[in-house]
Amino acid sequence: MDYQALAELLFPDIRENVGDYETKYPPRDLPEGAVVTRIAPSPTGFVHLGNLYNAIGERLAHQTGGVFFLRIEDTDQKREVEGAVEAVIDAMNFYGVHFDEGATVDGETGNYGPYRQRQRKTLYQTVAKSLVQRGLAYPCFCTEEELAGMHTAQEAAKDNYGYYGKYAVWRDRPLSDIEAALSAGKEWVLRFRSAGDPANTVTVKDGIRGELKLQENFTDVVLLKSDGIPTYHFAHVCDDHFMRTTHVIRDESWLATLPIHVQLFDILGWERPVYCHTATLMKMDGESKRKLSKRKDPELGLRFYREIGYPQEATWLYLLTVLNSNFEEWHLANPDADSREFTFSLEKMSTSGALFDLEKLDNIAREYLSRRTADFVYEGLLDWAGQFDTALAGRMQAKADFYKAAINVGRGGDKPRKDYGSWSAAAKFLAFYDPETFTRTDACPELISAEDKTAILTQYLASLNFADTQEEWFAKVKEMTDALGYAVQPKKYKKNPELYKGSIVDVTNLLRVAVTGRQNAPDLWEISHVLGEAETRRRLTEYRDA
RNA sequence: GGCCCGUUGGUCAAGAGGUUAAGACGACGCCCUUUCACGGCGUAAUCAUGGGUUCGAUUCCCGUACGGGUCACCA
Repeated sequence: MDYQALAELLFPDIRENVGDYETKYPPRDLPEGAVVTRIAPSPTGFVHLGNLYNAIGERLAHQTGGVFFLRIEDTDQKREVEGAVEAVIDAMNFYGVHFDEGATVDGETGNYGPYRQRQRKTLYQTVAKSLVQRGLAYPCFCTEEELAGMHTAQEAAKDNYGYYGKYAVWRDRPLSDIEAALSAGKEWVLRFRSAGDPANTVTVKDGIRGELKLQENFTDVVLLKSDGIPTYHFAHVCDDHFMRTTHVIRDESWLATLPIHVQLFDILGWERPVYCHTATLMKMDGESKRKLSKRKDPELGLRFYREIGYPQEATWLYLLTVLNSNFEEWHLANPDADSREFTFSLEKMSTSGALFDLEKLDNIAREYLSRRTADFVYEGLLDWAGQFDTALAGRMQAKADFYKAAINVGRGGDKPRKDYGSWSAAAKFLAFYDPETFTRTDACPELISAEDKTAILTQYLASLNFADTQEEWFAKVKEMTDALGYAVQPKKYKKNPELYKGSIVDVTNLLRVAVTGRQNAPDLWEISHVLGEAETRRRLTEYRDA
């Protein structure tokens, strides 16, 4: 077979050679140990947790003086959605992930582009042509039906699936057959001529998992689809070679095709990158675990967290605790440090599928928000509300000081309150402060009779003095409690309930319900001061007279 | 079905031949307390399984089971 002739027949327009690209994309001049990595999403419009998960590469790159870039894998035109690139960039930007190079909304930056795969067609075809010239790739004219028939035949014969051996019908066809098919206008794909043997094992060192022993690839996989665009396998190998990627961080589902990739790297004489296969994110479905699914699980999408309003850093804190087993310990020791100060390491990454734990995320987020200043929380909430609750945003802007004061209740000190972990929860929690959104949700404590209710509120209103200190204020409450026949100490009431009508718990809960509309709320005196005397009195009176 | 990866309490997990098998979330209990939170103290709960190797295996090897992934001109 004249491979040279075949190559010209297949790629008459390709004039470049692989060496041209080697000089065009020289090895990067970076410090020893620098990590060059990327995220390479396909523009389907759905930005998910896995994208953010793999964006951990950004830390690795920047920790080592390396490069982090964005490549768009748009080889599947059918699945492409408009605006998807913007969505990815926007989401990454939101989470503070910045790219040194790669695709941008309206173009790209960097010297190793183009960073959109469809624009790299000539490069792929040049490499493909070189493979044909070496007898390592050949055209296959099989139709979809023929391939499907092959699959069923293999199923029946209990053979391995795939295009190989006797099933590889175009593998060794004479040039004349190919010429005939070509001139008949038949569509073709370019297949790799694999020299692999299923009995062989390849060893690959995984950055996360250590040494992997895998079955060698023995199938003639498709390199170029009939439209001349490469498959993932071929594009990945060409791109990560010429973009001089040192670390390929991706989901473990790629483990199955890893043998193809290393085989291609080896045969092309290119140095293999360090593969890092991350564990799949799982969730509990009834009794069993399963992979988080795009269709069934909204929590897979990044938008979910943005809508609920988990602060970016809190989301990272959670992700980092899942990703790096020693992060949690570090964070406990350095509660106020930015998570970026943590040195991330591949070796500490989990290898088993991690269950996604929303409860823990929420806990981490509460802890995080409880340690922020009122100003920070105000700004974060306002920012979120601007997008998801414009009415709230309007009120917050009109009454900034009021909202900041409300947010500040229970903040500071060694035991800050952890009332909410997300902006949506904060919005809900804070609603009772603002007269415009104030509603009563809890009822008067059961032990308080109607006449006592009136008596307590009347006396409380009479004694109320906003100049009082917290101690003075509470002393008055106690005095009133005692005078009305309620136990000042809850313990005494518990011991001898028959001696009292109730305890101070009931009295203060009544006051709480009157002022906040609920039995559970932060410190009543602080709240009263946020509300101001007029509003506090108005609510007390309203409740008494209701 | 083939191939591959994985398996420590309910969840996330530390552990690297000899440990009372960390810690966190959750649960429960107690304490603190004007409610709810917070905080403090404590309790329950784990090495999938069978064989090896070894004086000794959670740790190393093999098998089994279970879970997951993957077998496209999708990535």
